[in-house]
Amino acid sequence: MNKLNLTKQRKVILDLLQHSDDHPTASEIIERLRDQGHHFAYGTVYNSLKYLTEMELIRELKLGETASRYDARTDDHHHIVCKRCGKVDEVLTEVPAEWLKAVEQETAYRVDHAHVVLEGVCPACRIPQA
Amino acid sequence: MNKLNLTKQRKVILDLLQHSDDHPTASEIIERLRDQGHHFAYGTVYNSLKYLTEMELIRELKLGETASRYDARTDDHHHIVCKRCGKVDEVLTEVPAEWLKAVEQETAYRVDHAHVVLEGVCPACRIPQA
DNA sequence: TTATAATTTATACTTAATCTAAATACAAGG
DNA sequence: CCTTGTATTTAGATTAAGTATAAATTATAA
Repeated sequence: MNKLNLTKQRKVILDLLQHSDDHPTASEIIERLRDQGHHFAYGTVYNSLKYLTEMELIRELKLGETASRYDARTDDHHHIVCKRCGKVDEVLTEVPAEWLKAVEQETAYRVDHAHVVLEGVCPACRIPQA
Repeated sequence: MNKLNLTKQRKVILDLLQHSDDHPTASEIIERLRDQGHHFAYGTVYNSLKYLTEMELIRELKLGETASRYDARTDDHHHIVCKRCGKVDEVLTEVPAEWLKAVEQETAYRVDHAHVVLEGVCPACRIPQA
């Protein structure tokens, strides 16, 4: 049971994510760090994100874009992406257990986890323009 | 309504995918084409895959790995990835409509599509070793 | 203190995919 | 059949995200 090793850099990055209300990519994180006066090496940011993910302090989101996004919410939840503006929101409604059961029956796999990315149109983008 | 333009290269690639029982990546496709004696340019393969995807003759799968995979099944379905061996299988059981309704209520988005990647252990990997 | 291990830094490298410019193929009209 | 315009292929350069490496720095422990 190796204990948590939060270096200065890792703390700053974790803090940044915890105070973000969106889901930034690594390069957005680097940008924001620069804005705060931090000039961590490129590799350090990736290394820190990987470490924080392994320690389950943050989650890495692979939403089908070219770059991963990061989220300080670690409870199990899903995401919905607006196909118009690209906004990403959280989805807390959990996938029905019966559906997972049905998949186990169909595939003969043991199902451990469902990773769901929903696609739709966000409230703002649905407002009809004049 | 622009009509379908299946060049020799696109036909070969579509045919290859339709006769694959897995979900190859672009580089696996290039490899298999080489094995068949075809030496299409790198860019042609990507271009063809994009074209076939747009024409909805194939589907591009983004399963969270670094490279996209391609699937000649175009009916709506999901995928399950074995966390031990990496095998990818189809999931035809559809996500319950009530769940999508619940997500619409929660998020106020209009939900158009659910993209699900399940994670589990395939039957072969579950067999206990001697 | 001294040794040892982990981390950061800067930079080089890898991989997937896109872009570009020239060459080629293709279709339509004369 | 020939010309013209458009689309496609090709080869190679380029981009973007992320990983690897080696040296320097920092932290940990005997």
